[in-house]
Amino acid sequence: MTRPFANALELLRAARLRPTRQRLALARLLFEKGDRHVAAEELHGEALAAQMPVSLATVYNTLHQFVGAGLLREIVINPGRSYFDTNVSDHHHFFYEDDSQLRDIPGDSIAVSNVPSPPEGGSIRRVDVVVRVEKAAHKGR
Amino acid sequence: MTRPFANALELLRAARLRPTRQRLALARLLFEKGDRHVAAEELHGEALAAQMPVSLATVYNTLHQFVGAGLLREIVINPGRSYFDTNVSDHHHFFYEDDSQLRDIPGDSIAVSNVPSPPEGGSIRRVDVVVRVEKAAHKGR
DNA sequence: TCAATAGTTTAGAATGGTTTTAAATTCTGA
DNA sequence: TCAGAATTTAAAACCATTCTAAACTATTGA
Ligand SMILES: [Mn+2]
Ligand SMILES: [Mn+2]
Ligand SMILES: [Zn+2]
Ligand SMILES: [Zn+2]
Repeated sequence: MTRPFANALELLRAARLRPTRQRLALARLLFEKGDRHVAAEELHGEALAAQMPVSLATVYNTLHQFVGAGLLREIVINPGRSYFDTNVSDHHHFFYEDDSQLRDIPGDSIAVSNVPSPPEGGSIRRVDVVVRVEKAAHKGR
Repeated sequence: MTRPFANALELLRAARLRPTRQRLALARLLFEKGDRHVAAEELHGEALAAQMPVSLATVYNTLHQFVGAGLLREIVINPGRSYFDTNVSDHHHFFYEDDSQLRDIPGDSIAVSNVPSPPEGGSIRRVDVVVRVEKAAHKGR
């Protein structure tokens, strides 16, 4: 009934990553405030602001290690910047083009049907749906 | 009954772009061999190979102009590289992770249902479905 | 036909998120 | 406590893409 990884230390143990000061700090920032879609430089900024100095290289290393461990999911929508999603359950996204924000679409509200099976010898690893949203229909001219 | 833009010149006229040597060459490479998903540097390579020298800057300019004119669609799947799709009809994609190739999924075979309407004042511009395919299920251990 | 003008192309430099490097530091188990 | 392995880091490298500004070209109306 409790959240899967109540504390950062337990989470790192499960991922078989040494609980260093830096990884603990990043894990807390990532997982202690609900679902997030965060870019590397954004997280780096948060760490510095929280008086937890971490190099940008370590932020990238850690994010990729977390993805490898299944703790994060990497999402690419625009060229030149990746988002890291703390929600690794099956779900899809709204993408707000005006401010480049991602928002979850609950997994059970949306459904993709009749996906053809991929040609010969391929297997489906994942289906990603991105609903691109623009701020508002333009009124008048 | 003929294809929408039988020749490159007509296509550029419809897009209100001057029919320069470079744009004609790129339009031919893009549209005279069926549906394609091509990256900028790839197209640049093809132009050089076909003895139609064009600078890389012009390739980028032209691709973006074609997107603006609705002749191409830009697709972002992996960080660091955009694909340009000559199929601008409503359709979705297989993405083969092993060789980073895109393949069309015919538009009517797949369906996305129950897309919630976006919160307050947003309108849906497009829904993109990407089915990520890995080469094969691993046999044995 | 021929400027004048607006649009286009280009080489090269700049950009910027990400990755790499290699040296210093820290963690772990014995 | 110590050696070996893993980690962190500043700085440089990477690389697709964008920008710059100067040269070139297409268009048009005299
Ligand atoms: Mn990555
Ligand atoms: Mn673009
Ligand atoms: Zn999400
Ligand atoms: Zn396509």
